[in-house]
Amino acid sequence: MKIATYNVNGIRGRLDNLRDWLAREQPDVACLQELKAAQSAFPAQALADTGYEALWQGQPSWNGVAILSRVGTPVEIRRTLPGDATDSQARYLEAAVAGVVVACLYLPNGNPQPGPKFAWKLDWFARLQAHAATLVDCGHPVLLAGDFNVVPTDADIYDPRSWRRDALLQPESRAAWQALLDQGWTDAIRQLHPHERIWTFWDYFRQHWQRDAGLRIDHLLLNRALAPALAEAGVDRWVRGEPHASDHAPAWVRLDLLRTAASQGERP
DNA sequence: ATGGCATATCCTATATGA
Repeated sequence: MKIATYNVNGIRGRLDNLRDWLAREQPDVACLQELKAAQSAFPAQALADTGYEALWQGQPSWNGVAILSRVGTPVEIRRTLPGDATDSQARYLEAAVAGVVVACLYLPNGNPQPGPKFAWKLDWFARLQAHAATLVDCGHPVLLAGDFNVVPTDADIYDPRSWRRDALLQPESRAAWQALLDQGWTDAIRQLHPHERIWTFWDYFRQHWQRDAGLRIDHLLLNRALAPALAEAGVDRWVRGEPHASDHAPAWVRLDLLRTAASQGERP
């Protein structure tokens, strides 16, 4: 089973790009971020026509997350990240799909920093840690996938110099990321490609795509039950090179679900 | 310190992103 995460940066204006990618790569499950569309403006019918059922949490103008599936209806578990009843931003969606708990998340960017937006980012990250702690050893296979807005290390960016003061590289952001991993989550792409330079985002400025000057900020984390199933991981870079592309490319994992801890445990 | 570009909407101006 192939599960992907893709920050589409506006699902209505990106619908053709999205459908081209789905048709060519055929992910079984796709987590989308930055829909930038109200709940009622989500193109559910167009996606159904391409073979995908969808669950989505929209919001006018900004944010917005969705889980698409061509392997059965995603069963909603929650559509908010717990811990702050005043949080009305559409950044988290969790569902059960084909026996896997899939959490689709869009972590706040945090710029400019320091400032209230950076504080909000760290607060959101702390809430994610608290919730993830309940999932890492829950006994079910769980995948956290999305735009984490964190460059984990200097090996995850083409050149950190001009980004040193950016929220994505701050020690606090990286410490929060590392604390999450330390709960027992596996960073799928880094696990299988420990030394490669791999990017998932190239900004629209200064010909960064043409120069392959990118960042790795879209991640897929596997809990302890799911980690044994990890077979392959990568980035569909070609998507970023298409006309009218999002500034992100899809990142994905291929899972052998016969190798989850739960499956192993079921055997005599 | 700013801006480069792209998305959105109360759209020829502004907020947001990373």
